[in-house]
This record gives sequence, C-alpha cells and structure tokens, in this order.
Amino acid sequence: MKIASWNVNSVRTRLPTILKWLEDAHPDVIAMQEIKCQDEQFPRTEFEDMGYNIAVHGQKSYNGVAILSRYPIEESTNTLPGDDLDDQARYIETVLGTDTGPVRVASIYLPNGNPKDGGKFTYKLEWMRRLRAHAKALRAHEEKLVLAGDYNVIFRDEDCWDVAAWADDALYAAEVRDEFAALMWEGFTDAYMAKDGQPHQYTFWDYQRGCWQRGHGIHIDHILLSPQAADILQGVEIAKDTRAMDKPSDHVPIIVELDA
DNA sequence: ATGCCACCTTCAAGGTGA
Repeated sequence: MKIASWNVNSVRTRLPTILKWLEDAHPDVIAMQEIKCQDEQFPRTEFEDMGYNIAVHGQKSYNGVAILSRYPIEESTNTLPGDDLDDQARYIETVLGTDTGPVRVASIYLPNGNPKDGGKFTYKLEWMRRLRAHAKALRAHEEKLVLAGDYNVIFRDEDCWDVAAWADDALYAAEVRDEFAALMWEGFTDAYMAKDGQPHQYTFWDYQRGCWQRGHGIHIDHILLSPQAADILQGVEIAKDTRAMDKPSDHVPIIVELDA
C-alpha cells in the first residue's frame, strides 16, 4: 500500500492539480494538510468518485487536515489529547481496515512557530510535546502506525539549501530539532532516512524569490513509522515533479510504500 | 533590498499567515 503525505495549500484552489496527481500516482492513502476550508466545503464527491473514503478536520481559512483512504475508515479522531483549548485544526487520526489488518494513520500539520521570540514559538513547542506524549501512548499499542505530515522541522543541516539562511528561523531552532529527535526516540523511524537519506532532497520550495528555479528548498514533510510499520517499509519517494505543475502547492507529496 | 500565494472582509485593497 502507498501512503502519501501532502500539504496542498488549499484543497479547493488546488483541486485540479491534486486530482491529476492522484490519477498518475494512485496512492491508497493521502494524508493532507492545509486544506484551508471548513468540513462542509471539502470537495468530497470528486475524491469519492475516485474511490476514496474521507475523514476531514477543517476550519475556516487556515490550517485543516484530512485523510483519504481506499480502505474503510474504521475509526477517526480530530484531537491530540490535551488540546482542549486548541482551536486550530492540525491533527486527524484514523484506523484503516486493510486486507492485512488495521493500520493507524495520522495527518499532522505542525505549527510554523515564527517568529521565534513570540507566543507562536511557545505554541509550536507545546504542540510538539503533546504530539510526543500521544505518539508514545500509541506506540505502546504495538500496531502499524504512520505519523505523516508537514512537521515544519528542518531536522538535518542537509535538509536545507543553506543553513545560514535558516539559522534564526523557528523551523531550524535547536529546541524544535531536539523535540523532533525526542519524538523519534520514542521508537519511530523516519521513512526517508531509513530508505533513502540522500541530502538536499526537498519537499518545500517557497513561492518567493524564485526558490524553485534556484533549488532553494527545505525538507520538512516527514513520515514517521512505528516498528511494526517500519518492518514492512518497502520504499519512499518524493514526488518532486508536482512542484512544476500548473498552480502548484509550495509542498510536494512524500510517499511511503508498505508491504501490506 | 525584493520578487508569492491563499483567504478574509466586503467589492478593493489591505491584513494575516507562513
């Protein structure tokens, strides 16, 4: 099964681009971020016509996440434990009924955190701590678990074109990279690092300053796997070509193939 | 130094987010 993670930067604006890529790549599951619409505005029928079941956690204008699945969605939740006061739609988690048993998939839109000296940075770190606590709890279930999303974390120096350009940014802050490492230390495998790991393979290029044309990207979309999922990891791919499509998202899909 | 894009309010252009 192929599971993709894609920050689409508005599902309504991007719909033709998304549908075209789905026809070409036909992933079984898509974890979407930044759908930028409310639940009732999500273009359900277009995806249902392609055979996908849908779980949406939207909000007006900003954020919003969704999971599309060819497999039945047996369970779905929209909240990270501890986020009762969190009004931002950044997390959705489903249990998918595959032919080889349940696979739990989360779509994660981690806060950007800029500027680094403000409340948004504190919110990012708090959000990451909540994610780690929840991931630890899920990890104890010893099931196939896929934590896919836009983490807004530049983890390695070679995940950006120029470290100096990101030195003071919340995506590269030491506290943020430490917290991402702590998440992985709960027993998760970064699919890209496990199967490829090549430096300077990016998942995001800013629309500004000709970043795409200049190769000025960053690798901030990650797919983390529990041991039970990592054991059946067949491969990983970054669909870089989608960045050159008409009306592209500033992110491209990252895809894992699991032997399930 | 700057270059983009989407969405909101409310019909035009500025604010916010990233």
